[in-house]
Amino acid sequence: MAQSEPREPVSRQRAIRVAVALADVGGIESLSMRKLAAALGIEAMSLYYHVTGKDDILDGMLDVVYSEFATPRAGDDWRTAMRARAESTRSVLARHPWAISIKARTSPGSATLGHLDAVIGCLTAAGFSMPMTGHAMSILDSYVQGFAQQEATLPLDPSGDIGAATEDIMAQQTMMAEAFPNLAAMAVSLILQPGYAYGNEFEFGLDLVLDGLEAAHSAERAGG
Amino acid sequence: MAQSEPREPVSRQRAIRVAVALADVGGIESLSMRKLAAALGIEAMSLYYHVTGKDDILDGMLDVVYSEFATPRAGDDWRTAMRARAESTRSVLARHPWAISIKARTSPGSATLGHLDAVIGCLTAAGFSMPMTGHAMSILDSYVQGFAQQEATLPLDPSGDIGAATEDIMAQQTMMAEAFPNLAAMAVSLILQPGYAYGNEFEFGLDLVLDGLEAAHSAERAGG
DNA sequence: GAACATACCATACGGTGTAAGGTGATGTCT
DNA sequence: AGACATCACCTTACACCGTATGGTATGTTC
Repeated sequence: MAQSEPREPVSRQRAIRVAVALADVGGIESLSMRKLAAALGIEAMSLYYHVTGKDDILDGMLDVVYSEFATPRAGDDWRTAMRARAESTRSVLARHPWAISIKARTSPGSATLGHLDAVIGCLTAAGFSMPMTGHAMSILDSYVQGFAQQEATLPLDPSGDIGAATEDIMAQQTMMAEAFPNLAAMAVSLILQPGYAYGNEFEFGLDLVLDGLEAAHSAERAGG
Repeated sequence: MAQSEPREPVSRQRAIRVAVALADVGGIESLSMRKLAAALGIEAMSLYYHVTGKDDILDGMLDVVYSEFATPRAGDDWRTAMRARAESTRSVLARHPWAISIKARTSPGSATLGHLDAVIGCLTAAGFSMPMTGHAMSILDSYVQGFAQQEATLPLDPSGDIGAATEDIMAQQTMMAEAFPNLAAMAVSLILQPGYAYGNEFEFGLDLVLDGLEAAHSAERAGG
């Protein structure tokens, strides 16, 4: 308190890191240029010295997320590497749920490009043809990303249980059973059973996809 | 033109239909209460007589989207029905791209519930156990939804070609080839090849998922 | 004719992203 | 040392957003 710390200047990277932290806590809709600036100790318009606008920040935030994904290293077994990538993607997106909803951005950063580059390298090194590499990445990314979005949509409490939503469903159960008998049956005999958690569905689908890719890979090597 | 048409009163359903039309044309970010009201010939605040707020409109819009998905009918072969559902989902989401980004809503409408009910009914009628039905729906929805989001993210022109983005990539190709050699290789030998369209990847993944489900289904019937 | 519901409107508030144009401190060059 | 640029920040202002509050014409019903 004796002398005011000459706080280091804001940088694009630091602004983006703080933006990520804010979004983690309050959700993406609570991230505004004014609030971000305040968190950095400056005024809103001063942010524009470091970034071109809010889109620039969102792009940077997404690149931060990509940098946290497990990236395959040269020589990794493809199936092990793809599984690790899928599971880390899921846990990273659980940590940064806002990333799912801003995923529809179109200017990738270098972490994003580096990650994709490593994935392609891993698959082609394992003998995947280029078209098969494209197939594999498309289905893996679609599945993992879609699952994460599905999971984020469900009215789950943090423990992964169906939690509070149970009551709502139960309250309307009579009506549900009439209008939507199959949905009611699934609720009663599966979803509301103790121990059921939607998150557990992830492994089934991931194994199915990896098994399918392994079969396609073997067929390709045998045939070509 | 002689007498002013005594235009019929606005209703929640009509407001939602017009909102869908506006979002189809201008994207979801261009849909505001004021613009929607103007399109309906009323003032912004009058909308609140028919809907509880913007969230209510978004929920209704999503239910409209669900109502356009191909819904299985009783007796349909499960694989045929799931394929039709997947392909119609993809084409509907192509028609309403904004639906992907607002998919993270949590209060389903009756079209949504009815659709899900029919899907569960189709699978259980085909002999899927309830847990296997859950697995099947999770992986199918995750894949289809994830693919649609992936597709919407790519910088494609309407024809599905890589189009204008090609130039951007080409311009930086020398730099790319150094920093991201695998990505550059994939661009040159796959993505930029004439005839390549990302949309074609959809079938590969869908077949893989359906094959995997068929195998799991057979195993379950044999084992249980 | 009085009461009431319906379907709309005007005004206003606090928020948003950002365009335009300062301001003072810290260099760097002559 | 003085001139000048550049950097990192600021103030003000604008058009837009969702919506809380409180109207107002026009039926319809008793």
